Amino acid sequence: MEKEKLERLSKAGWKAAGTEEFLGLSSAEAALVELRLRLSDKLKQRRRTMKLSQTAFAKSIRSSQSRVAKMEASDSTVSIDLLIRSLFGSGITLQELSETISDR
Amino acid sequence: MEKEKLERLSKAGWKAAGTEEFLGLSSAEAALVELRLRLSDKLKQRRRTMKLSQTAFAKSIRSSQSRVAKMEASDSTVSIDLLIRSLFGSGITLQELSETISDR
DNA sequence: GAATAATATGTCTAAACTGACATATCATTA
DNA sequence: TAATGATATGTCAGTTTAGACATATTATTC
Repeated sequence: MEKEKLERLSKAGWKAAGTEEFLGLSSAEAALVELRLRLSDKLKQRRRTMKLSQTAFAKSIRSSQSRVAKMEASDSTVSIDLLIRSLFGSGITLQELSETISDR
Repeated sequence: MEKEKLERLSKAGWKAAGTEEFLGLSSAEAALVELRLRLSDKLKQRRRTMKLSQTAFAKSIRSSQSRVAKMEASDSTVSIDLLIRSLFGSGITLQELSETISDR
């Protein structure tokens, strides 16, 4: 995992409980974190494509600006559930979700 | 969405809050539910391939037999987070997760 | 460079989720 | 059909996550 990504993560409140790999992440944990990053990047990308502010986007998915900011930052208080619900709320399809997860 | 699937869902405690489509599911809600079904099916399939009882599998992912049963049943008290964490815990890759979501 | 908009961060209470346990139902087989 | 193992269901107390709000920081525009 790249340095930039790790900085982003520790900034977002991540400090793994696990035992393996870099920064103490087990491979399962690493996969989870990677997944989160991909989902949050996709969300930010979609919001920007829609040309909405976080506030406007939040309203459209019935959330709040602060939560959207945290989602986009992959904050550790944000669940994968919320990320996915938000993506679906923004109109993404299962197919696109699948591609979001595998792409790279 | 097929009848069988709907029965399975209402049995699992689902009764949508939404406004559109069958059983009152909005398309975003429907996508979420469909996602859950695919994840829980995959989980059950993996456990069976590993030839583990729910109890043994639960132990391996640090959960409980009852929760595993609920995961496999797509129970409404089970989060997507837990499903995905369990899949990663069972050794699935991001690629396989992606395929699980799009397949069908 | 002040004003304004956008985004980030910290914190709260309520709601949702979790593992665990008890117990019920169903399946297998002796 | 009794016994044993597997799975399902209900409940609960502890934990995590949610939206909301306040406020800080950063961008944009005048």
